[in-house]
Amino acid sequence: MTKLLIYEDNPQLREGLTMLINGSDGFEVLAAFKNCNNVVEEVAAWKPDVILMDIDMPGINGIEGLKKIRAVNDEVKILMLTVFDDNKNVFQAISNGANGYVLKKTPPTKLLEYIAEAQSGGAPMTASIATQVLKMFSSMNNERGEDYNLSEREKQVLQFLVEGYSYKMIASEMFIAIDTVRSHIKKIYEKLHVNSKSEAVAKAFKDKLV
Amino acid sequence: MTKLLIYEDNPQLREGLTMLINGSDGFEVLAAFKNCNNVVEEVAAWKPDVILMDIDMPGINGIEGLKKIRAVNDEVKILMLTVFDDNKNVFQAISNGANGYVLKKTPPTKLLEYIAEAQSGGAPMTASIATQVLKMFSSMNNERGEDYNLSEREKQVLQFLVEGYSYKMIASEMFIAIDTVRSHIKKIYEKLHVNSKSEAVAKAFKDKLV
DNA sequence: TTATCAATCGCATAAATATGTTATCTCCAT
DNA sequence: ATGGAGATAACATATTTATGCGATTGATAA
Repeated sequence: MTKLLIYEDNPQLREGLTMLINGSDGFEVLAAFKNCNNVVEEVAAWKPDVILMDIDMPGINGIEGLKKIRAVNDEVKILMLTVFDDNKNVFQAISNGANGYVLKKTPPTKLLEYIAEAQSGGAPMTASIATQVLKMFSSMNNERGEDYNLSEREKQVLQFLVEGYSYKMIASEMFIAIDTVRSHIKKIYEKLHVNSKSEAVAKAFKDKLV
Repeated sequence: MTKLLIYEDNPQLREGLTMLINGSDGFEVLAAFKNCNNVVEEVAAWKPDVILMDIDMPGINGIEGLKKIRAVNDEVKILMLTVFDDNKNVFQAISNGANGYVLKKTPPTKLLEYIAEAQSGGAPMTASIATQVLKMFSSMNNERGEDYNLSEREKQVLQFLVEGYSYKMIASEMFIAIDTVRSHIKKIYEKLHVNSKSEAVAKAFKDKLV
């Protein structure tokens, strides 16, 4: 039996969800609340398996509620409910440990499926939400325009610089003379258009060379 | 009518998928191939709506195939098929523009659902894959674990270090003596547990202090 | 074949950095 | 008022870095 708590300010939807879920085998709504004012205590008291959390609530919104719960409980599965597949909220929800993110217009049978998936450790998402996530993912990862034509050896040296090694240590690690390390580093500086170790390190991070 | 191409090296699975899909209303398999050797030409010739692409193929694997297609075609929807929810492959697939990522053990009816979702612009994912994605996402975004108790002034100095300023330049920018800059930097090193400028810069990036 | 380039090394020197110690001054909390 | 913390500053010294001007080797491309 999957036990749920519901947080949803709209009375109609709250009642509707409760009835839908209670009317389905294997699911039970322990309680349904219209705000997150006492969310921590309520979760502690009822010990639900899954929480349905509306994002757009007055007062403490769903994201805040999510954070409050996650601050004290990493176990309970939290499914975010929302009207819009809003980019910012999706991102916020995900990075704060939501287990799934579904649109309110999701058909009832789908919703039950999603709840079951969430409970069993999955991360159910409406397809449109998943698209958002993938887009964010690939957009935050595309930079790589220049690789500055660093040679293999130069890349290795740069890697060591980033790890905080001194010339001496690099020479020892790479089995070459310290003067060779100097040569490599000078070349690296030329290619990266910098003139100090820390600038090179910063550039390596910024341009994701490492 | 949703038109598909299938890339799958296993003959059984290839035939099975073809029959399953061709036996379903609204879907049609245009062709099924056992490798990606001519993927670009094939896609151009058949103009499918959706491509089912196995990841684990000998020769040109699914990720490579995906890249080849995306290099010339951003329109066609590509669903990756795989046996494992392997972290690395998921990431690769996503950042190279896959539209969905489903496990081969997905039941037939689900698979057809996923294909339909992909075609209509969704991003279908098996729940376990979605979990992977969320984990990667939130791990790459952990806001501010420690701030190392850096004072305001120290944060400013660190910022300048990250920007590649020398002690002299920092002193000039902050209207303080170079020895004061030294003092600040020494304190910063203590707090960050490092002992060189470039290590401090690297740590600043890693821990998102800047 | 010649030319280029990556990788290797040496020497020299100036500049920058790292480290230690000490000492005001101000603000803030006990 | 007393102590602590942060910001400021000076002085000394050892180490590291940055840079210039070389050189040899081997692989590879024009």
